[in-house]
Amino acid sequence: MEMLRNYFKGFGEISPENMDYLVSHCKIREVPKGMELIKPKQDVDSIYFLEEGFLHYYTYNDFGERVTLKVVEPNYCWTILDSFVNHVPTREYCVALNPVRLCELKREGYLAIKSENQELSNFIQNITEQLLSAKVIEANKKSSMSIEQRYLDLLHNHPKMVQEVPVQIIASLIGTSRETLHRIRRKLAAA
Amino acid sequence: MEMLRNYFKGFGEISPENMDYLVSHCKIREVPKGMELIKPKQDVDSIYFLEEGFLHYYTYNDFGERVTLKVVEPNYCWTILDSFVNHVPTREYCVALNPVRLCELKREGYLAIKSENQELSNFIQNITEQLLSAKVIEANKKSSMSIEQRYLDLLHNHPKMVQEVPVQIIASLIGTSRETLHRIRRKLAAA
DNA sequence: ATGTTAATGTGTCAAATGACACAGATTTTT
DNA sequence: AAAAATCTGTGTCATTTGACACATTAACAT
Repeated sequence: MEMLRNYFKGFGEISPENMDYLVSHCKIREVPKGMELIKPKQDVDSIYFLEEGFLHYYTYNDFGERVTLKVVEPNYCWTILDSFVNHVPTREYCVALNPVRLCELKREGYLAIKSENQELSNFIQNITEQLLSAKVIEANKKSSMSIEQRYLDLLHNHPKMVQEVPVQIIASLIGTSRETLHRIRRKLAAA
Repeated sequence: MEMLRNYFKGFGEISPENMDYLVSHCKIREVPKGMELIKPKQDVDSIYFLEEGFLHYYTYNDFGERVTLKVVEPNYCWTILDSFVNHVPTREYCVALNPVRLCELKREGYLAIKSENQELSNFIQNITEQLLSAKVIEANKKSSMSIEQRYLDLLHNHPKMVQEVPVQIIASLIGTSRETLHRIRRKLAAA
């Protein structure tokens, strides 16, 4: 759980006791390749922190095409927040692309942490604020970049993801077809 | 400020005293058409709640094209969170598309509210969580919809915005050129 | 190991899109 | 009221993209 502790430390100061309390509610879990961690109609009642492997988070659009919403990578905290917070069933999928090791924080644990004491409550608030800010930045970035730029960005900031995740999933993630991504790669290789 | 009170009520129960405390930190402000509420290099130190008019939030991409990141509409709470939370200068613009009336909450007010008492602190945490959830849903929705679907969605859920905001801005908002948006409108009109 | 399924590379072609160009309408400024 | 600037509608054309088809390779299951 060292990775998780470091992740938390990135959000600010916190006492050793509170850090221990935080981590004590998280449980390591292994997810074999191909397993559906989440599927439609399910009520998501955990937050996940990835330590190893990649998760494919996707849905189907009105045309029946599979759309990748996110590829979750190590050192990233993720859940289907709408389902988690509002107790509603999800309509999306999350599948392990390879053997995954993650830390799971159940809703009860999350609520316990929030109400344990002031420092922890503030800490959680701080994390939520930072995640919101990061999400907005990510969305804005996506809006203002071309497909090719998004690919170069992935290549630069998430090289391991580009290596290990199937091309079609990367293509969908950046908003194009696998053929177009292939043309981009061919062009870049030529240069 | 009735509109703001109702907006807050949508996020859950809160005592009348705390509601008054919340609202007491917000100040009505008028922004004339064309005025830059925010420009690059500025440190954003307020959260805005729109009561009337539309704000154009945009940036320029690497190709020098103006990209609309959001059109802020009445009954919506907005700021450049990264700048607000992390005290960093922004590189984006926000301009009033017509005469705007908004409520402004300064950073000091926001911090005072968060630390005033437990109910208010929880209330703010709740709002942040909901906004994060909504932002993720919005981004996912955008990912899985075609340009035409995004336009129909705007037309259905924000008809006033489509009427009052220049076509080129709407086009940029849904991720296309004004010509393509025009083709879509022509096609829809024919049907 | 071997058949089966899934993923990838690549070509062709039709459709969609963006880049320009320009006229008419609307809004703003002087 | 006139002039200037901005926005809108529309056509042409080159480019990009997606849809399809199919051969090749890799991964998986029996």
